[in-house]
Amino acid sequence: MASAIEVIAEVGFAQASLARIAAHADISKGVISYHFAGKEELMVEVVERTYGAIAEHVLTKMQGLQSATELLRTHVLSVAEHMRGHRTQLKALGEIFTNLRTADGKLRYGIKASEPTYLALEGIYRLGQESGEFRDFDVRVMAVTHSSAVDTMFAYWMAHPGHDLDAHARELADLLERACVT
Amino acid sequence: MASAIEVIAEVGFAQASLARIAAHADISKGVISYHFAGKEELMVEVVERTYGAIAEHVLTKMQGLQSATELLRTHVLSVAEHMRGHRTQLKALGEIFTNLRTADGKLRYGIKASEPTYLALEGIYRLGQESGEFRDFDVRVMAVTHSSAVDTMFAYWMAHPGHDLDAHARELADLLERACVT
DNA sequence: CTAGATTTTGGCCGTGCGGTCAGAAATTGA
DNA sequence: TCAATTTCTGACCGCACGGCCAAAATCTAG
Repeated sequence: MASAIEVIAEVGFAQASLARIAAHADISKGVISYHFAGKEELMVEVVERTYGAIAEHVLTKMQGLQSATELLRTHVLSVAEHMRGHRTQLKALGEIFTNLRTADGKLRYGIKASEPTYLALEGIYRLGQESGEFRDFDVRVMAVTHSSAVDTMFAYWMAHPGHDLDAHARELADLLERACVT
Repeated sequence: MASAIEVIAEVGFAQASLARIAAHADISKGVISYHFAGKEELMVEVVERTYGAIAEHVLTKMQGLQSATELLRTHVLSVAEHMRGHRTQLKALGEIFTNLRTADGKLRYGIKASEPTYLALEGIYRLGQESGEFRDFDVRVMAVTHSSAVDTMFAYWMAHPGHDLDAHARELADLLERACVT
């Protein structure tokens, strides 16, 4: 499966054929079909494993925090921290999230698959509004914006390796916080 | 070419074969090869025409404005306005921007192709800092965040047709402004 | 009206895709 | 040691891809 991640990250989802993945792993294509019901299942496995790792990392970092401001800042910074150590996996995750389609042509993930992330982020922003830390605003718009800003921070850093990911994360945390405060 | 836009918007870039595009236009595949040097050139034509239309619309709306705050708000609102009237074209544009690759497998566009947009947005934010309207912050991070927030506003609206695009745009303009003010 | 130019058709090509599976190789447990 | 089981190989399959091109159809200018 590590080969699937590396090939997808390197050549993109569309060019990540079973032949290329198998060649990269130095195995036969038939091994993939033997272990997975199909290419889609392989991809789903990659997503679940990779996504689970991010979620675990971020949740661990946010454990025990009570302030909405701290939670929001920790979310951005801890995702960036995880990104730095897992660039190949996250690249592959993004490719699959954006492109994987089911047999009937529909997107398997796509933006609707971000709903759990949106709900979690809304929870943080709503907590801030309830505690008085934050002003009144549309938490859905803020959650959608927050999520996309984090994704693009990664994409930008991937395209510009010299870019300071942590500085970007701090700056992003600042602007998200300032957008909310009373 | 309208057929290319509609097919790409409907089934996604990867499934938008020349056969499907031709069938949608009720023409033969050979016509495409006759008029365009290849599939890539057809896609580039779609991008240039569609992107040019957005740029023209937004620039027209921003003409004569002097306040950085007005410029930033007008950018967000006028892009949303254009989106409402060109959802199919913008869907196709996004698909091509994200997925089109050259013969040697490299992304034709990708995030580096957003550099002109980033530079333009940086100009607005820098103007605000120079005039005293805005505080001191990393204009590149703000530009990258602004651009991705606008793109995701569209993607979210495409996935949730009941979502109020204009309300989202106003809310986004608010949070971008608040993130910047002194 | 017609020759020449332009546009279109649709079958064909080589290539690559995901998936299959008979048989080989490796592993396991008694 | 060996039968049974598991894992792997790699050739093969039908399908779809982008692109090509000879021939047909349409258009244009004189």
